[in-house]
Amino acid sequence: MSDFLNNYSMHTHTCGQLTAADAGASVVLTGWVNHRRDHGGLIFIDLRDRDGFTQIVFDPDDTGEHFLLGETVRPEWVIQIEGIVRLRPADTANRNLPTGEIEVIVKKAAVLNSSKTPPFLIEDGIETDELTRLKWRYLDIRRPEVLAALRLRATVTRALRDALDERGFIEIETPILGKSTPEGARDFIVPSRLNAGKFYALPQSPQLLKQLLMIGGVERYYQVARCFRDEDLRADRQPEFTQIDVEMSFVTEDDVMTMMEDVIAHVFGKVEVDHSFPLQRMQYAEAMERFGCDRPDTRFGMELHDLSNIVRDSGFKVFAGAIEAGGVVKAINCKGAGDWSRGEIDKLGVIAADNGAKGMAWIAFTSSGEEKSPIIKFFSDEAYAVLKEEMQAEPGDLVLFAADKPAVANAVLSAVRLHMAEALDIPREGHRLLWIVNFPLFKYDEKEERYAAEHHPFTRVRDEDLDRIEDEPLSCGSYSYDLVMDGFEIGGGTIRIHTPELQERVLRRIGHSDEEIKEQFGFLVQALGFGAPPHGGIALGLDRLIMLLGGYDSIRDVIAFPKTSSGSDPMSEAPAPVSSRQLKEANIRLA
RNA sequence: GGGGUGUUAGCUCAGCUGGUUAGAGCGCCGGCCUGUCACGCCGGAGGUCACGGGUUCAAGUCCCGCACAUCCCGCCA
Repeated sequence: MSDFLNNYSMHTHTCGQLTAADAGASVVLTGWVNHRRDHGGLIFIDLRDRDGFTQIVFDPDDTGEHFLLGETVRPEWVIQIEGIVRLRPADTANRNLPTGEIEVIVKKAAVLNSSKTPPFLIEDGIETDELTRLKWRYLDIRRPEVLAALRLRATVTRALRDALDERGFIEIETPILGKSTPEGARDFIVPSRLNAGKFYALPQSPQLLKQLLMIGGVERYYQVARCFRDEDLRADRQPEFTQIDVEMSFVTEDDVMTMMEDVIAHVFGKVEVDHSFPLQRMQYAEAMERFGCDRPDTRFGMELHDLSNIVRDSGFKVFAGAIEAGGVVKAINCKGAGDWSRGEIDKLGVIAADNGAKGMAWIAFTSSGEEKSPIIKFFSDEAYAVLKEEMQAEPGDLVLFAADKPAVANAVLSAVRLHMAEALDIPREGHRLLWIVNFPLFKYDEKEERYAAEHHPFTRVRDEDLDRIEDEPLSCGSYSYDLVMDGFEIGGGTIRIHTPELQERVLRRIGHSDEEIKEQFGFLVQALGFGAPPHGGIALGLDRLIMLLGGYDSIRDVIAFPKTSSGSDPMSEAPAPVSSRQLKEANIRLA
């Protein structure tokens, strides 16, 4: 049958193309048999390709000897048909289908390939377990909604490239085989056959290399960079993921944020998402105070209130004790939960426990005007009145308290806030982006009993805090900015250190000896000494961005071949053992 | 590393306080059907109840372990 086809395509049209205007045309279509409706004397098939569906009709009067093929084919068989486009009879048009006004009456048909019965239906809206879908991912991808996710990804990536190209950025590839560094996440390592006992590391990000590109005078760089981190997985974390990695020279943090907003605006235009620019910029400290986390979902309120001063002198020992120990008492007002049962409220304690707290106090203001709580009795009338005023509590509200170290209280209420927004079905339509700026430069790692970089150790300290690096590290701010969208961190960046002296000071402050600095970061420190320009940049988490734009629950939905939570691929069964010969060549002996 | 939830037919699930031959819908196979589009009607096949132990006269059901999946904490500069 292929004899009537040209060299470039086995069809004249796609399955999403034909309209009433094509009526009467002779066409050739290829695709997969989607649904087949056999009426005995008349067979309808929805033919599917990447572009859509077209109904083709096998009619013994018109189709002749090829009618037999219509009876033979089954779902997912690959066929090619030649036929005539015609308007469907009156009242049989399918308005749910772009091609629903027409059908193709089959004149000739050929089977290009048969198919086994697929393990799940190839159609949108299935509820098949993800493991099964991943095991047969190539069948899953045939489903229009899965392909649509990959298409969205391509559109967004294209738009990002276009926007950055237009602004003079140069796309440069950096190596996948690199050097392991002591800071940050666990590295994936690759043995070097040519260098027995030595290992490459896969990049967690091209951080140092893009800084070296700035020192190399590139000034504006970007890369669609695959990054690797050997850490435990989450719905929004995969062992390999993609960042839009950007770096610029001769810029302030304001320059980077403004440039990035232009780029994002361009992307949103391409995917028809509304958002106002410029974006809100919120201090890190304010985000922690009001939302308890550094990536707040600002599409709804339910903000945290610090009640420490109000409840400090109450008779409630849990509150007073927490404050005495240097902690805080904070609360959120969950409007609409005031009539929750005690059992329902108690279940929220699990969230508190998950985040390191011992429990969660509450006051329920029922819609009938009652005020139920195990703790009201501890407050003076005056303090209680002030508390109600601060929380603006009214009938129908549920006020939840966390009394603990600031970090724990924030973590608990931040998690509860998101949980309650979900449970109370609080509207969170659309998208909301904002910058969180001025992160602390350092944090204290209690487990390792040392200071560590909050962002990464190449972040520049704010000029006004330069003198406090050694003595008061926790009070040092940084030139840093995270891009937050709907409660997810979709990007983060900093202005970098561009002098060797400051870089050494910071590395020493987080506990590296001069020897380690020379060994691990020597090439960077040396390079900074050769006229490194002031520079900074940002990395966008492409997977998360697309997940949010497409409304998906997991980045697995926007990755063609994702890994399961144990880091394995159910289809190829990677990772897998290798032969003893491969091990020997790589100079690896298993324990 | 820790916690929650789940695992029964190809898929999605039901299966009660343990009790005869483990069910349903969809899919699949066969038959009928000339205007369907989740076509319809009739019939049929299809099960190591994830896996390994234990309790019991008797285990899909109870207990212990384990594997896998998923969500969360830790971790992820």
